[in-house]
Amino acid sequence: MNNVFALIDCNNFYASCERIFNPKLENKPVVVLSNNDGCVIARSEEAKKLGIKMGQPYFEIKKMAQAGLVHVASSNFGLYGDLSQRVMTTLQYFTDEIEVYSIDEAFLDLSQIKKSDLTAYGQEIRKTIKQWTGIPVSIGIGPTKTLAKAASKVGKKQKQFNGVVNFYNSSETDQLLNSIEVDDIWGVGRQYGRMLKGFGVKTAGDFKNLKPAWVQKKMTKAGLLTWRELNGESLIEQSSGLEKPKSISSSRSFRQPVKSQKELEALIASYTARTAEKLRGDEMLAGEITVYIMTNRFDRENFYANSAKIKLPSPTSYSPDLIFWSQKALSKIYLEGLSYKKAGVYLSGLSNKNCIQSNIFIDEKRDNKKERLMRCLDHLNCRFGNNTIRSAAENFWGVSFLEQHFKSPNYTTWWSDLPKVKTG
DNA sequence: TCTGGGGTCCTAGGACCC
DNA sequence: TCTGGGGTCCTAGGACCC
Repeated sequence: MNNVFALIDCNNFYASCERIFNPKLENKPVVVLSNNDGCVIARSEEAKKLGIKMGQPYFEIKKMAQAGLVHVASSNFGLYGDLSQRVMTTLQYFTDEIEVYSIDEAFLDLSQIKKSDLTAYGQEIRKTIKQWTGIPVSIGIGPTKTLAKAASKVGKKQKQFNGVVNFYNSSETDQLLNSIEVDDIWGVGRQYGRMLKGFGVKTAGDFKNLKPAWVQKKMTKAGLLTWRELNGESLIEQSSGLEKPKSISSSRSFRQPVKSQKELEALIASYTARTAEKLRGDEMLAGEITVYIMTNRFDRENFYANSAKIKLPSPTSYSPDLIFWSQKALSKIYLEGLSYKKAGVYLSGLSNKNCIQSNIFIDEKRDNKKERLMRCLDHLNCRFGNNTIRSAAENFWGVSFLEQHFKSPNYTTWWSDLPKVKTG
């Protein structure tokens, strides 16, 4: 049977989210900033036309913002996550065969739809999502995921398609592939893009016509996979969504540099607590913990970055134990007198909670007690908001390290803005 | 002055063994 | 002590994704 994939891709997702509850922003340039209002992570079409780049630091566009030429929003991931769920729920109205690929993208398996109806079906999906959620989307349809992705790129750029491009058996496909820049292909990033352009391979069409042996040699296995997919061979299947993560991390850049070990310890403890919470949410245990710290990476001369990995004596998801080891790791790499700009915690060697080999040295009673304690903590933090209960080692200044000057209200989860319940 | 966060996979090369 | 080849395992780093 023939595969039919559709990629649903929300247009400029974060910027579109900001618009939904602030209609004055319609047709105006909008950008969304990263944590600490550091740099641009989303732009509306109008903002792109102003020449604002992805990843551009805020200070470079500050003048424009202050002159009212562009609306600036701090990131509000609570809002975006909630609107994402609404989009995904809407998709379920059309099919159960959904793979949520990222916060703003989903692959649908439409092999059950009659080939001649695909484009109309796509239009119906697009219209419904806009009506029900307010989010504009582009839809690409094709016999492989890579082609569906490419089709959605065309849909974003060429307005005559009204947001839905169908590569399935389309006679125009090759011509449209020639309109896609080579580094806009899914699987071809900056490095390979530069390399390919150096060889005169400028568009997706050029790439598709390369010799596979050459692609394999220059771009190894992954590059060849992309080439085969672009040539119509479906190799990347729908994923079930039941896969467990292989690693979990938490990190932050600081607006103000951090010098003291005490402060770093507190920050590392809170990142560790966050990773541990995610870990328990996935019903997993960690076998290794890595802590890393770094100074300002744009100051090349004085740049210091280091990390320390510790193999845990036995796999665990117990926050206090993980925090204990995180502090040990930090003490191995901390250097006095430096101004740190970023720190993070990385859990790896993950295993399923229920299929861990029992270890004769583990006291089972004590372990059950730890598990109950963590369940209780997770429950309270879920019920009353994050950080209601936390380890004394964690950063008790809370979010004071975060600067967000332009944050929109949590329109859809307003209760998360209510005052927190005081606990002792 | 001010530059995001969270992931996956692949490969080259070193360590070690026979 | 030196020489040589082949195999496996591990890890750091680099590519990619959103």
